[in-house]
Amino acid sequence: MAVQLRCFHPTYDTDPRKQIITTGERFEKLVRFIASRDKFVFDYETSGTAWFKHAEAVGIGLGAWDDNGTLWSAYVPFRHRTGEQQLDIGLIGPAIGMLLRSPNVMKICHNIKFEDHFSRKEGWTLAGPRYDTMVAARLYNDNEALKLEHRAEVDLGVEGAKRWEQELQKEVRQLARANRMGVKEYKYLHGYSEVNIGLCGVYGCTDVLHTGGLHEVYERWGVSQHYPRIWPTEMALTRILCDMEQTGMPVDVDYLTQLRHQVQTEKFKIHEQIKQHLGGYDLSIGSDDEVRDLLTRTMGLPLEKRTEGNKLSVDKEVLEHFSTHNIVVKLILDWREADKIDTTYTASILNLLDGNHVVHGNLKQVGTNTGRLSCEEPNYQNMPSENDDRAVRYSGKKVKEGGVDPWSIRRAYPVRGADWVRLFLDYSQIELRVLAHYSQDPIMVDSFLKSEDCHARTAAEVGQLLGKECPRRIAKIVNFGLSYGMSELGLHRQAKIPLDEAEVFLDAFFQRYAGIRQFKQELWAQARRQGCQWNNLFGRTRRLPDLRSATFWRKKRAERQMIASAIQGTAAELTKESLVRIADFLAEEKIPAFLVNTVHDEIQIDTPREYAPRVAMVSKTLMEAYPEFSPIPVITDCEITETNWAEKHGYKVAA
DNA sequence: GCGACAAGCTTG
DNA sequence: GTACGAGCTTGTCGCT
Repeated sequence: MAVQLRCFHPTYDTDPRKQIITTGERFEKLVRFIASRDKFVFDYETSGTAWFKHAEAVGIGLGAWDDNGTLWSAYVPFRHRTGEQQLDIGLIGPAIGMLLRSPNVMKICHNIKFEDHFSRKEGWTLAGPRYDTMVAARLYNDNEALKLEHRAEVDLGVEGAKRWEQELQKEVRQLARANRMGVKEYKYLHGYSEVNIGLCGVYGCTDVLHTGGLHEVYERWGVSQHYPRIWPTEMALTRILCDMEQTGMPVDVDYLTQLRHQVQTEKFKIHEQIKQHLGGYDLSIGSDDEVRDLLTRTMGLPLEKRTEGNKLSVDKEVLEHFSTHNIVVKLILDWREADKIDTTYTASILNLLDGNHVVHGNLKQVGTNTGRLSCEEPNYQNMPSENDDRAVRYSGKKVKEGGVDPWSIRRAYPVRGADWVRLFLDYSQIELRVLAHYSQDPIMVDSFLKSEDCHARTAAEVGQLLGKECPRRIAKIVNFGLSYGMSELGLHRQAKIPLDEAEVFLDAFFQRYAGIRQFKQELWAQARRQGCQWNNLFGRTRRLPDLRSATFWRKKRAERQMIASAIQGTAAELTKESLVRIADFLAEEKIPAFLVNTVHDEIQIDTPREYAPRVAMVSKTLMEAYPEFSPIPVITDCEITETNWAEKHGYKVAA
C-alpha cells in the first residue's frame, strides 16, 4: 500500500532558532555544533508510545546553546511515512549514537526514561550525566501539572506555548478520520509517523526550546542543588527504571487465559442464578443505578450510606451488611469479585504483552505527591494478594499451609526460566520505624530495639493503661492509622467498634505514646512556620497551602496529608535509594541478575539460582544501611520463589 | 463515537 | 468531614 502524503495543516513558523534538517550537509553541520557543546537537549517524535511493540523513533529534535548563550534547535526526520524528503537513518544513525554516548556531555530531556527506551531500540546507548526537567518540575512544585507545554507557560512565561501541540493534535485527528480509526487507536498504531515533517518539525523544535528553557530557569533557581541527596538518586533512577521496564515481567499466558475462562463462566452462572431469584428479571449487575434501584425499590432495603455525589451507596461495605439475609445481594458481591478479575487482571494484561509474553509496566517517577513511585499498564502495585478466605473456601487449607486460591493472579507471574528464582526483599514495618525515628517516642523506640511484635506491644500498653484488654486487631488498625493521621471516627469505622470505644482506645494510645502526639504537633507547627511546607529527612519538600485554610475540614485534611507524606515519603526514599545501590552492586560485580519490580516497600530481583545467596545477602545489607535511623534498626525480610509470585516463601539469608 | 466524571475495587 | 497514596474499569451523560 503506497503511503499517501497528507498535509491538512501546512505550517509556518519563521523563528530562526527552529531548523528542519533534510540534507546531509546541514546534518553534518548540526552534529559538529552539538558535539562541541558540554550539554544538549534532545527529544524524539515516535510512531506511538509502545516502545516494546511496534513503536519507534521517526525523528529526533536536538538543541544546544551557542557561545553567546542562545539556544538553537533542529528537527531531524528519518522515519516519517509521508513520502517527503528526509534523511537516511542508516547514514545518520552512527552520528546520533555518537552524540548520545558521549560520557562527559549532559543530556537534557523532559522525561528522559522515554527517550532512553527509544534510544535503546535504535541500538544507541544513552551515557553521561542526565538532567530531567520533568523530575525537576516535580521537585520544585509538588502540586502542579508536569506537561511540558504547561510548564513552559507557567515557568517560562511563554505565551501560546500550546499552539503547536494543538495544531499537531488537529492534524492527528484528521489523519485518524482519513484512516477510519478512532483517535486513540490511530495514535497507538501510528503516533506522529504520518504527520507532515513541517508541522512535526516545528513541534519537535518547540519542545526542545521549552525543555532547554526549563533547564535554564530551574538551574537558575538552583533546583538540583537544593536536593543534594535525592537529585542524584532520581537521575540514576531514570536509567534504572528504564532497565527494569526493559526487563519486564514474564506472564504465563496459558494460565491467564484459562483463569479468564473460569471467571467468565462463574460470572455467567451467577448472572443466571440472579435471574432465577428475580423471577426472570435480567439485572445489569455492573450498573450501580440498577443495583441501587433493585435494593431500594424492589427489595425495600434501608440503605443509608451516601456517595460523594449524595446518591445511596451500593459499595462492598453496604452490600456485605445485607448479604447475610439476602441471597441476591450475596450473588452481586460474588459477581463483582469475578468481574474484577476478568476485566482488570486477566483480559487487560493479555492486551499488554510483547511478542515474548512479557509485560513492561510503566514505573512512574513523578506519579505521586509523596515521592512514592507509581505504576501503570499494568499496575503491578495492586495485583490481588493471595487470599486466605478463598483458599480456605475452596481447598480447606490456608495459603501458608499449601492451600490454593483458585483465582490467584500472582500465579500468572512465573520466574524468568529454568534455574532462575525471584527474590522479594521487603522492609519490615518501615513506616512505624520511620515514625519512631521522627518522634523518638521512648516506647516505640524501645519496642524496635527489642525486636518486639509492635502490634502486640501497642495492645499491651493500651490494655495496661485502660485496665482492660485491647485486642491485637484494634492495635494493628491503630498502628496502620498512624501513617494516615487517623481520627477516632476513622477507627470507629475501620474497626467496626462503637465510637466512644474508639475514642477511649485512641486516647489511651496517645497518652502512652505521647512522643507521637508531640511529633505531629511539631510537624504541623514547623510546616506552618516555613510557609506550609516541610522537608523530609532526605530533603524532599511537601507543600500544603491548606495547612492555613480557614475551612476546618480542608485544614484537617492537609494535616493528615502532611503526616502521610512525612511517613510514606520517607519510607519511599529508602526504597528508591536502595534500588540505585542494588543496581550499582549488580553492575559492579557483573552478576547476571535483574531488578524487575518494586511495590512501595518491596524490591524484586530475578537471579539465577546459584547467585541467590550472594544477591540476597548484599541486597539486604544495602537496604538496611541507613545509619541516620540509628539506634532504630532498619530490617528487611527476604522471600524467594522458584516457580511464581504466588508461591513465594521465606528465605534464610546468610550473614 | 468520544471525553469527562462518578462510583467501585484492588493494592501498600 | 467519616484515613493517606495510587491505577483501572464500567456506566452514564452531554456533545459532535
